[in-house]
Amino acid sequence: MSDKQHLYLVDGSAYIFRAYHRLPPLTNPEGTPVGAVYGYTTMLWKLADDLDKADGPTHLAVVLDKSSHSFRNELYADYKAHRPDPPEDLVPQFPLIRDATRAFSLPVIEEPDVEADDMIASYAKAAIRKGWDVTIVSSDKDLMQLIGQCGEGDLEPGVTTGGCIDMLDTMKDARIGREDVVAKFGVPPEQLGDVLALMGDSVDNIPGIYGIGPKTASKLIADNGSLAAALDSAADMKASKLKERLLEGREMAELSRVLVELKCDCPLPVALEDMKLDGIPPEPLAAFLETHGFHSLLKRLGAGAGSPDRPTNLNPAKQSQQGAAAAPAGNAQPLPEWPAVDREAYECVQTLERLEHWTARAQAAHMIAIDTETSSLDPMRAELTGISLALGPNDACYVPLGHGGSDMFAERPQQVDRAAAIAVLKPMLESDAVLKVGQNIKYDITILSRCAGIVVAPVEDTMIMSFDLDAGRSLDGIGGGHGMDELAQRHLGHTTLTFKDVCGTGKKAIPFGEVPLDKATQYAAEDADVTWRLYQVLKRRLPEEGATRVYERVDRPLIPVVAGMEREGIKVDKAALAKLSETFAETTAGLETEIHELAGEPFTIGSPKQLGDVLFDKLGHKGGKKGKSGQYSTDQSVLERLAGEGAPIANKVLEWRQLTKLRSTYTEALQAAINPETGRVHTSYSLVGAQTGRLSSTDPNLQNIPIRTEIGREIRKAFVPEDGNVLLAADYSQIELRLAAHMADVPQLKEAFASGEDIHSRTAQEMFGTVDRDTRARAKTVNFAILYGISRWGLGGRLGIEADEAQDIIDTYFQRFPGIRNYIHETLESVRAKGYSETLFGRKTWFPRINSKQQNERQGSERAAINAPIQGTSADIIKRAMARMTPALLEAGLPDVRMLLQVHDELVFELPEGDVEAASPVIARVMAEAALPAVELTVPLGIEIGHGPSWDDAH
DNA sequence: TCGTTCACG
DNA sequence: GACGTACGTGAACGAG
Repeated sequence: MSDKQHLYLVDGSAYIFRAYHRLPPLTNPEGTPVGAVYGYTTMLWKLADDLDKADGPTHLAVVLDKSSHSFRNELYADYKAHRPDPPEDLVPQFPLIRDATRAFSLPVIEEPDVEADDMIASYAKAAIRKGWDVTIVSSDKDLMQLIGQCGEGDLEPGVTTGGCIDMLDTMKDARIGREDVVAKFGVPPEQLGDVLALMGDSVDNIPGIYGIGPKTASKLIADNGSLAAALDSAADMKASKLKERLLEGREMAELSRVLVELKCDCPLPVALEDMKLDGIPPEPLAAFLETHGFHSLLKRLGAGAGSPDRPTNLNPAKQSQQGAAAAPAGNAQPLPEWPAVDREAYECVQTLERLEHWTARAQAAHMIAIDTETSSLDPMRAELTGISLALGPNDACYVPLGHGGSDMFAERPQQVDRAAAIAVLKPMLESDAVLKVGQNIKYDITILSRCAGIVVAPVEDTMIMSFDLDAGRSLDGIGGGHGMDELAQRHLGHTTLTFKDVCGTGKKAIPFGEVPLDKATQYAAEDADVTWRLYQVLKRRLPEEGATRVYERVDRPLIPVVAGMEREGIKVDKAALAKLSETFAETTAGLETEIHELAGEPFTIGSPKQLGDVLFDKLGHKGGKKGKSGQYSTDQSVLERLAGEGAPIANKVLEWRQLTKLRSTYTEALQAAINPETGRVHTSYSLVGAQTGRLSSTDPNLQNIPIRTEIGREIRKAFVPEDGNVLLAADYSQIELRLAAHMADVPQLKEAFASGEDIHSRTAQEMFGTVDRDTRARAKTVNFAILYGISRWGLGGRLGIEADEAQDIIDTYFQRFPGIRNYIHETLESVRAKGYSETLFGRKTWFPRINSKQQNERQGSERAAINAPIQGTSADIIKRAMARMTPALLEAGLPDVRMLLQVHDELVFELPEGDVEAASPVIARVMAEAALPAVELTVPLGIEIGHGPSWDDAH
């Protein structure tokens, strides 16, 4: 069936409206807004690029609305009336859509007095009659009526089977088929018109019946089979609002039915055969991309074949009022005039003389970009394979140190003697007079320290610079990450070689040490070159955008500190973990049998899908709720409810879940994570992991070791000190609430913290006038709700009350603590205007969706924006404490105290038992004073300290 | 690869 | 009228 034709019909007009709302207000070099056009262009690109894919187009055309007038206006004067004028910066983009399509040399269909929907319907029908498949690129629900049609009974002569129609929503990258229509509307596409006629459409001003929405409409149609039958059924209904509405709305519904009907017999101005997609001539496209400043696309075009990845590197828009929030990450200044990256220009350093030449130049330049190549991503296990250096654009080299050695090379390529090379590099890499710049240089610090005994300092990190400038600054299709490939694309318009390009992927992947030197040099030196360039770009932005303080005073000093913590690692008691694992396994096996017996059949308990079916369909428990995936939810809260309703299986499943989780995520994984060389577990902290400025921990994650349940705490007991030592844990007590009290200026809460009162009790007193277990618990929930950005639904859910009651509680809270209301208000106003929130130390977090027209997106951003300054300030404070900790301990004569872990508001140390008494006050003081002198808090920071023979005992 | 669930602050 | 509903993470698992 290789000759199966597949026509794609793009609903261009509809697309551009959606693109407009979801993409930043970019302008082209002439100042014309082109954000929506850019989105449209990338979409066309992607479609055209799918040409060779199984489901891809063989034919493609774009259909546009030429005029808003059609036969429907004759039927109903108000049709599409009240439709607001398009935003003024969208208007000039309409003609550009046509230009963009022509630039791709694709046919454009636009006919006067015919709506795009009807034209699409007519073409789609014509194509399926020929046996072609059709994909409508749109998300218009009217067009969903066409889905699944196959031209049955109306085929052209000689055609045996009709084609099939489906839809593609490129915004969500989702194909929409018959089942999706049924899932969304409760009826198949053939009956969708009836549903639409009942519910109406406020955008097109199709009246429908007032008071009937999608749910009611689809139920009526599903129950009665047709619009006419549904309307007739009203007569037999008992008196109700619905009955009245149906009786009164009959005419409107019948009119609406005609309005939503698609006209399928429009004359076709372009023949189907002429829509053949046959390669896209590059010249007109290049000219178009050039005109509008779509440089990354232009670059991609130049790069030729290959599927383009995410679009980036648009010319940043001039900052308009709302543009400030939505502008993509980018440098405001024009790029320096650098030559394009030339991988052939790099040197492979194979003699000591050449290496000495490079280090001498580095000493003279006082700055160098470096990058290490290794055998593994885990810096605690990796071997050093080579190091690359860059001193300017295209002025870069690669020094291979560990290439060859396996049979893939006939002989080991010529390389500088490793020990000699290290001896030459060491003075430069350790010199105070030479700044070492890296992309995630923490990794290189660890490698060079472990493998070469080099203590790299001082350092700069382009990844962290990017984070401090642009955290959170991402939009659809415009990446917001801080990885080198993405940064190179965004800031330099350059596509780097990827690791996969040189080493392959999956089973065929080879270690970097087996990559031939010429290719290895291109890849490795490019990374250093790009890092050098990125540093120039980002360094200039730091002061311009007010990010210097947080970078210099909070994040940069932390790099060697965190590298040291990772290197320390923590000891775990392997035998204890193994024993726990076994116990868990036995208990789990028993539970599994019991659960299967209760269910009456064996099934995969770990599959939420199967579990949901067993609980709600097979066992017939009530109250099953399906989420958007069409699957029952079986999470903890649901199971707890079932258990309360007397379902014995629910508790068993809960226990099973807990034990399997603990076993697979902790007791098994932690044993495997023990480093054979050190006998300890070394996590990796990401300094750019959380948008708010928190660290995150991976491989393994040591920031989510159980503590809340008795059985989980058994795992914490397996974290132990070396003989003669203890573990000490110091944590900030209620730091986020303290910061909220300070930042929102709430006198009662500040007093309570100052006098060491229980904060939730104080809140209960203020809110409910009395303190008991219940009011304290509720006050605690409310306090957290505030920190997380409150909504009455969310709070209601947590407290098990109606949203109205929750709203009353929120009102009371605001009344008692008006500072909180002001804080929320002012924070949101500021984020809406500036596009970012700020911590007390000036850390910015961007919220590009804060002014979104999509309510849920906007509200989600609002909640995150309320939380970010608080969570972020807390992160800043503990980071400052960490950076000061080792010097403070050294000064206090405590060199044997080692900081091992950070868990957001807690620091874990390992120290000789005899040092506890001396170290505790030093640690507590450094933590308590960490905000000073930059910020003087009006609440004290309380520190709780404990120590013992395990992490659990330290609490 | 995605969605779900659940471990932490 | 419907949507999804507390903020920030990472890991494991099943299923497509």
